[in-house]
Amino acid sequence: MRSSWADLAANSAAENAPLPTLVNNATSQPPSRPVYVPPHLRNRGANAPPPLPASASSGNFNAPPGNDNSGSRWAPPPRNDYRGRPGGYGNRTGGGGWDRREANPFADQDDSEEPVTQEEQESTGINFDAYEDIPVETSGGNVPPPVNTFAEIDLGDALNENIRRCKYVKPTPVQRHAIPISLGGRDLMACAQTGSGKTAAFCFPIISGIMTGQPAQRPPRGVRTVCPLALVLSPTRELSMQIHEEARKFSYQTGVRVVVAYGGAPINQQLRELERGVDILVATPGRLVDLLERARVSLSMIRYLALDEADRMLDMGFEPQIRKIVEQMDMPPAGARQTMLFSATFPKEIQRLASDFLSNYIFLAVGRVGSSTDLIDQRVEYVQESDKRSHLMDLLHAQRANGVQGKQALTLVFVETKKGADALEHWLCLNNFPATTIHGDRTQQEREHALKSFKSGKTPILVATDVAARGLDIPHVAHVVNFDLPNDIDDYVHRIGRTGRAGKKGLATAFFNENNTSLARSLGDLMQEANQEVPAWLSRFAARSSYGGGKNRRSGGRFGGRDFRREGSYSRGGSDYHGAGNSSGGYGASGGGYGASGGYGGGGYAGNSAGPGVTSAWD
DNA sequence: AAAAAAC
Repeated sequence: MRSSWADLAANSAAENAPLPTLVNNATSQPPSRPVYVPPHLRNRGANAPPPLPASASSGNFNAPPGNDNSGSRWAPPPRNDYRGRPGGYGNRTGGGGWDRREANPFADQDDSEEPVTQEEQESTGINFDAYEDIPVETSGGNVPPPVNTFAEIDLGDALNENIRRCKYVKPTPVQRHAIPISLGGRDLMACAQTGSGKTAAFCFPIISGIMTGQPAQRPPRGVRTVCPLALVLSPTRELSMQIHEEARKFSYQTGVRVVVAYGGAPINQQLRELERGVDILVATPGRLVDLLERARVSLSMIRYLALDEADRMLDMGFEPQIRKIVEQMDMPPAGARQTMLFSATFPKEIQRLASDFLSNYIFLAVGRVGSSTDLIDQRVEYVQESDKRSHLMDLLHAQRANGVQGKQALTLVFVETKKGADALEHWLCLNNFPATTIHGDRTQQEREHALKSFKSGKTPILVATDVAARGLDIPHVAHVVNFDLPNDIDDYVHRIGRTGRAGKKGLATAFFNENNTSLARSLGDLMQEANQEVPAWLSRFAARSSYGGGKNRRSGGRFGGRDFRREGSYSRGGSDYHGAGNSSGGYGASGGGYGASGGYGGGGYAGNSAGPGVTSAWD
């Protein structure tokens, strides 16, 4: 295992450089086939399928294609098979019946039928080998066993075809564990690693459940109110867009419609999309509240609720909005819906808040803690405020010199404030470093343009606030610079997690000075557990500072890699994340899976000497 | 104290 990580690391320079998209000349059309009838339409004409739990784990997926002429084929079917009814609720059953004009989300990629080789898989996506032997901890009653292959999961032909198109050969650990739990109808609180297929882990069960579940009822309200069956919330607009794009791939030609709604963009277009029908709504909280208050969306039919970056969604800034959406509108209560919370970092106090939204849930922590940070070379340099710019320039010059094929690798520079972001971008451009910036004072159009320009390599330097810290999957980010360190170690973890993704190596450089004293201890501890070299001067800062780095989390830290319910009687005391309890799915560990020594610097997973004991780059 | 998230 270690060797595959190391090999990847050795090749990282080339891998992490911007790469031209390889396009084969293979046709993007599947070979001619007879009429393909998606599973959810196969029972049409017969009696309505028997009521299933919202998350039934199996359906009639293997029934032979029938001669259903309802119009669903490989090629997009003719439009307007439901349009007679405003709102699109015609004869719809379980995800079918929407306007099925559907752009091919795979249009820009090779979609040949050639089997995906291991090599190809690893060059295009996740390094699955790197995720083979990682620790898993589950707790909660009656945890469904994990699966090892997608075939075992029986997600249905259409979904399987999309999995193939995505070049996923086998499920990642988070998928192996989370999907059976979700298909089993259970609520879930999951810690999942960056780039390990987290979005798929909650999308597959939702899509499958919608396809096999009972047909939706007529909407209870006016015709302009749409009633999604699933809601996915995320903390930033760009992350919602990203989730939407992924979910569209997974649901292609399944009859399940995914719509995204976020602020900063004209609402009318989003309303039109909603009116064409929506099964899965991906949204940011503010825009969703707007839509709810306008009665354009009702949550009364919600069967699945997923919160991405759930700890962020429940922190001080977001919690009231989330409570309003989940508890004070018309969403079915916990237990009557299925709720899935995904995050990377899951502090105990946030777990406590989150449990309000859950019913008899399973806690799942997947990923060798630290498995990404040991792919990320973390460096801390002492830099006075006044020296930061010239120091950054030194880094960028060095990087340019080391660039592959004359192309500068992508560098993501985090700063603390929006003004600071603009100022630094301006200064970089003045000094002939092509930079752009993304932050909340820019228009949505500017934000999207900046991200696109960065991803394409046109402006290989992106100056960002924490708007870009979480969840965004930007391939080929070689270097994350914490020009200003965050005040919270969790934010640091998320920021550096923008590099070193999918088994690729990354570099993270932090500028540290007296202003960051409160972070010294948690940063030093984090780096130590990730097998990084901790400068002696940083240890001296740490020694003379008290615990800091965010919300008392480090006084037992572990980023919530542990179910808070294991803290005896849910109370504080003792070493926070090391309460009693047995790991039902533990990893090479006796008793609790995680290092048994108290305190943050303790020891990580028992029985895994190679693995540092701290989550890193968890999303 | 800052950032994010509706118009």
